[in-house]
Amino acid sequence: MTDVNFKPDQPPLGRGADKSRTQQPEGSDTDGADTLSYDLIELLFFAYRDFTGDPDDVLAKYEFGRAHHRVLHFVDRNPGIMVTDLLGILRITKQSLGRVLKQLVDAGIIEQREGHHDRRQRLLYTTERGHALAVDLTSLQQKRLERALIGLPDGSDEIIRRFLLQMIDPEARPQILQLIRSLYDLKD
Amino acid sequence: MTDVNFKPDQPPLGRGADKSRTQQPEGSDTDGADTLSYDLIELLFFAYRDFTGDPDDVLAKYEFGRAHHRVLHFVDRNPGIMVTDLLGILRITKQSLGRVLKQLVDAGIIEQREGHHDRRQRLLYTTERGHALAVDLTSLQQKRLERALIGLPDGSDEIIRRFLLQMIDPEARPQILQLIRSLYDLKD
DNA sequence: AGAATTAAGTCAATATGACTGACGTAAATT
DNA sequence: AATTTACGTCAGTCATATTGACTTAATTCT
Repeated sequence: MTDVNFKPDQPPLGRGADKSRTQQPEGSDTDGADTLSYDLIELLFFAYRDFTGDPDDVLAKYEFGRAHHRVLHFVDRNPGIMVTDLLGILRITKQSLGRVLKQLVDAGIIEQREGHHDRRQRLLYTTERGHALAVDLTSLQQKRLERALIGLPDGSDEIIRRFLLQMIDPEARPQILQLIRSLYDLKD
Repeated sequence: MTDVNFKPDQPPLGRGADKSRTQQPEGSDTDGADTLSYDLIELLFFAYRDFTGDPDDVLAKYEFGRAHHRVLHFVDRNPGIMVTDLLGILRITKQSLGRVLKQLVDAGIIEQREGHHDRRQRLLYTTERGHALAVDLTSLQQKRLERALIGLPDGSDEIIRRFLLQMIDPEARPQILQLIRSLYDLKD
């Protein structure tokens, strides 16, 4: 255990930190709305890290990474999605998707079928195995979300949903609402 | 514009998707608590992506990436932090940090000073430039957070803060609460 | 005082996920 | 018939991360 990396029982941080210029980097106001969202930045960072950490462990067994997870997730949620649309969702390039997708197809996780009307299309579906894996990963994340909602007042999930939606670039929201489907009533 | 990548005004997704096995991947319950957190997964994905997107654009001008941002952020928030503690926060290896840190030091963004009591330590501080950059990036993210809180009922930020904290692995929470300082009252 | 531990840095090799830009092919649309 | 679209592919590059081993200096433990 020479190389330190994961230290759960670590002593408190910043013990020796001096206080020359600390705490209020953004101005001289006395702890107003700015400090408010300051810690949200960090909470979001840590929360998201742990949120993606759960699936990562499972994926490692398959020698897949986070990129595979994202593709698998959106294909499983949108069976028959076109490659082009998937690119639009993920905002990556064709080449990046290409490699990941090929690996998933080779591993029997995702299946490509020719479009019914348009034979250029390679519509994407999860196989049974792929679907099972997707469910696995999703339920890990769901469990974490459910745990996180425990003890919060009624209606908190609605607030959180609206918050997250409003975090998204306004131009992208319509697409995402459409993608998520079950959220139409959130449109304001 | 042959290669598609960033498509803000794109037509709706999943037009041609068929409905063979869709919507309810995780079981046969009639739209209960599972579907509830299902869309949270996706909202979190998109929200976090846009959240990190703002600083990315600024960092690109400096030829820095997200890794630099994370280091800069936590050094700025914890002046005089030790390398070891920073590794613990970021959960990356010494080697990964090393390169990024060196670039930041070379660019005059971060400064290393010898520990007062322990001369092995290289305590980390932002320079004036570095601090300015950190503030710049932070305020972008703050603005997004503030926009996201608009229109939500009173006390929503408290709910969101508690939600995010509970998303974090329980073992990691004490450290993070300590790190974030202004959140002690959130401890339940 | 000597041994063990800690803080930090470094070397080498490797993997993943992303990028740009150009090109090809088949099918559909105009 | 020409153009556009959907998809795939080649070649090269970059950023961020990894593992494992090793060194140096300083501190702490026995």
